[in-house]
Amino acid sequence: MLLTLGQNMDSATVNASHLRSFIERIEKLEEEKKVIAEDIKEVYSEAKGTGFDAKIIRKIVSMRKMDREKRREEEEILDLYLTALGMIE
Amino acid sequence: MLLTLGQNMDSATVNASHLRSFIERIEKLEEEKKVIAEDIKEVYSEAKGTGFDAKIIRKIVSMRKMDREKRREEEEILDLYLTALGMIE
Amino acid sequence: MLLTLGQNMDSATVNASHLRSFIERIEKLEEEKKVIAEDIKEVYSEAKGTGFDAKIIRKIVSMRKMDREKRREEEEILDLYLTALGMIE
Amino acid sequence: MLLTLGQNMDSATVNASHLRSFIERIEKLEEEKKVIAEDIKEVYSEAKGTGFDAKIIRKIVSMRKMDREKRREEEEILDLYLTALGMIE
DNA sequence: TCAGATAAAATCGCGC
DNA sequence: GCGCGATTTTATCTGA
Repeated sequence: MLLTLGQNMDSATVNASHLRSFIERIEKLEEEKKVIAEDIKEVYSEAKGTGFDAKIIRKIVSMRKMDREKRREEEEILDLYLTALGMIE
Repeated sequence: MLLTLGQNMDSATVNASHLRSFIERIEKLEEEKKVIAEDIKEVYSEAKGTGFDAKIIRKIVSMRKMDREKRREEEEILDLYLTALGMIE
Repeated sequence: MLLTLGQNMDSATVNASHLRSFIERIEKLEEEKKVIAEDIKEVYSEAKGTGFDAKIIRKIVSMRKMDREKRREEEEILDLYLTALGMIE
Repeated sequence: MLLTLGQNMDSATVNASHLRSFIERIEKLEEEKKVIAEDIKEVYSEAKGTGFDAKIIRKIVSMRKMDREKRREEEEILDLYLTALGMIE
């Protein structure tokens, strides 16, 4: 529910104000996100204009991302082992 | 292909450098985008903690967005009509 | 994996037959979908041939769709509110 | 433009009726297309429920499609050759 | 050829 | 935990 049941309705004005504030913050952030998404597109465009194939760059970026995630996972597993062995923490 | 056919391979080093630059810019922007996405989630979390229902806030945000888009569409179709009538351009 | 682990491989033939059936059904449906997409294009073509501007028709169709979606969203949020107030369900 | 310039405006009613008809036909077709898209999803769902992995079925369907396209292209090229050689048409 | 629209596919998050 | 819906991302298509 929008307001938790049982909440005093006398505070409706305060709540409306809070709600408005949350919504504005979200909309502002989404606007920023959109701008960045457009920036990313522009970089792909620029790369294309320099003779690179956007699709392949996309692939490279995605592979590098997977590598980072894989490395992070491996580190986490290593930490788990080390913790289990009482060697850290 | 990564490089457009017919491109001189002597410039491979230059190209590699350019490519690396594009990739780094993209990765930096994607990182920023991710941070903002997380910020948005946090706002929803905070709203929830204040007693608001994220689902409803989500719906309100989406409806407001639709309103904006609808208004934009109406302006666009008006332009189309005016152009068709030879009244602008 | 194609088959969930632990599944008995003795049923491979049955599975192959099932798989083939699923694939054929999907391909048939996709073919139908493609035909309809072509029909839609034809209608636009026909409209154009009768002197209408496809771009404007497209916009009208899209605006009408948006109207329907907006109405649906409004009903949904009303339900959300009513549910939140414990007035339905 | 919606109406070709120079078109007699006295026929506005007829035009409106034609336009409405085009729009209704398009909307009807789009509705059908949507239904079929949902049917396709259902088949994937059903396949999943039988123990198949939707992702892989998707891959198979897409590969078969590419095969068909490839075959069609090859036939077209063959036709081109045969035509060029005056052996058909 | 190019961006912008459209559709397809993958991913995420939530409720049951 | 798993389907299911929403969101995001990727790819295809079309019109300028």
